[in-house]
Order: sequence, then structure tokens, then C-alpha cells
Amino acid sequence: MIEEIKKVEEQWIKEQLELKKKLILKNELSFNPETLENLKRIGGVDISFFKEDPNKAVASLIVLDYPSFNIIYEDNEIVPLTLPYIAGFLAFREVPAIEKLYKKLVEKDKENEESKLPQVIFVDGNGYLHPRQFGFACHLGVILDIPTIGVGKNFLVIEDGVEMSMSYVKNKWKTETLPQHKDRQPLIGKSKTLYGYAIKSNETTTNPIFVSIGHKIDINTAIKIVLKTCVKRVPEPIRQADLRSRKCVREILKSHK
DNA sequence: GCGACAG
DNA sequence: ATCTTGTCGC
Repeated sequence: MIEEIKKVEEQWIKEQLELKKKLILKNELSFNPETLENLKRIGGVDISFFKEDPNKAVASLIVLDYPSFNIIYEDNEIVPLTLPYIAGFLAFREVPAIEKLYKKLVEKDKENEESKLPQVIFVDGNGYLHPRQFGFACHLGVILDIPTIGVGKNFLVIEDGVEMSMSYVKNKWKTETLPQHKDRQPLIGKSKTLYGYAIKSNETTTNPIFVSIGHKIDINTAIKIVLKTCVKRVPEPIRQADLRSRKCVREILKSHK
């Protein structure tokens, strides 16, 4: 059993490295990265689970108007999740469901007079901040061929010197920075790789969010948009997707019993 | 060998 | 991810 999982992980690592060849680290955006002029639509995705059914979940894709944060598109769907969650391989579990919702939006969008396609998608999980620099956000971005930004609420330990250990990052956040609003702390490993930033996204929050690039966007532009969209600790597109998918889980549970 | 471990 | 209300503080 343990051996089987090891084999699967080996295969998944190969797939990650193969897809990583398509990863684009520079801006390829339909808006101005300096001024954010022409940025109108930001997507957010999230998945909420049924506590009693580990294989069933609600996936949500929402699109917000920028800068009003009005929801201009929302889609929630019950999806089967067959694969387990394994740290470092989150994308294999969640990408298929999100991909399905996105393709549904692309189809619907052909009938729309004004496009509702997101110009960038916020992902609930890391991108470049990953053992092989190819987390969920990168994976989704490459698959959909759309700019993505990864946002983690918890730090993912990466083996790249003490600089990327949990205790080092947490301690540095607590002691060295004494974070002010919008303060950021670069996450750089012993190899000099810049994985992303820990950011104090709101005046009232003490814990940082961990921002990394996904696809077709650079880290400075990603951070700029993150700070513009953080009404709360988590960027609004992700927070809304989270709220909507949870609400669906609650209502389905209620109507079913 | 043991522990750590995005969602 | 999920179990979960009130409550402390500005």
C-alpha cells in the first residue's frame, strides 16, 4: 500500500515537471501591470467538502468586477473527488473540478454580449511556493492557459535550508518584522530561489498570507493585486468562492435530511 | 527512524 | 479541509 502511493507520487512528480516546462513567469496580461488599468474581472476558485463524504465536494468558480467587487458570475457544482489530498500534490485532487467549471464558463461566454471571462484567477493554495516550484496555482494556470495567483493561508515547508522551515519563517515574522499593514517578507531558500512572500494583508490580521505566482504574472504584479483586493485577510475573490461553496454544502445538507 | 505536511 | 459559540477588544 505504501509502495503504491510512492509509485503514484513518482508519476505525479514527472507530470509536474513536464507541465512546468509550459510555465510562464513573466507578465502576459490583458491589463496594465503598473496601473491595473483595464483590469475588470478577477476570478476566484475554491472547494468545500462534506465532512461525512470525503469523496464529495462543492466546487465554486466566481468572477468579481474590479474594483467594485460585485459578483458578475457564480457557479457552484457538486463534484466527486477521487484522489486523496497529499501535500505537494493538491492540484491532482482539485484541478479537474475547477477545469470543468471554467470550461462551462467559456461555453456560456460565447452567448454573452460582454465577456465574463476572468483576466486573472486567484487560487486557494500555493503556486511557485512549492517543493518543485509548481503548486496548484501554477498547475491550474498552465492547464487553463490563464494568469493565476496562488494564496496560501498556511506555510508549506520546503526543503531548501532552514530559511524555508516552519519555525524560521514564523519566528522571523513574529520578531524581525513586527508587521505593519502591507509589510512583506520574502521567502527565499538556501538556493537563493524566491518562492513568494509572506504578507500582512490587512491592518487587523496578525497572521500573514503566503502569496506566490501561478502563471503568466510576476510576483510584484501579483502582490499589487492581492493588496488591492484584500478587504479581509484573504483576497475577496477567494473569500467569496469560499463563502459560496460552504453555503452550498450547508444547503445541500439541509435539503437532503 | 521520526516528524512535517497548501487544501 | 472539518469539528464550532461565545466572547474579548477596538
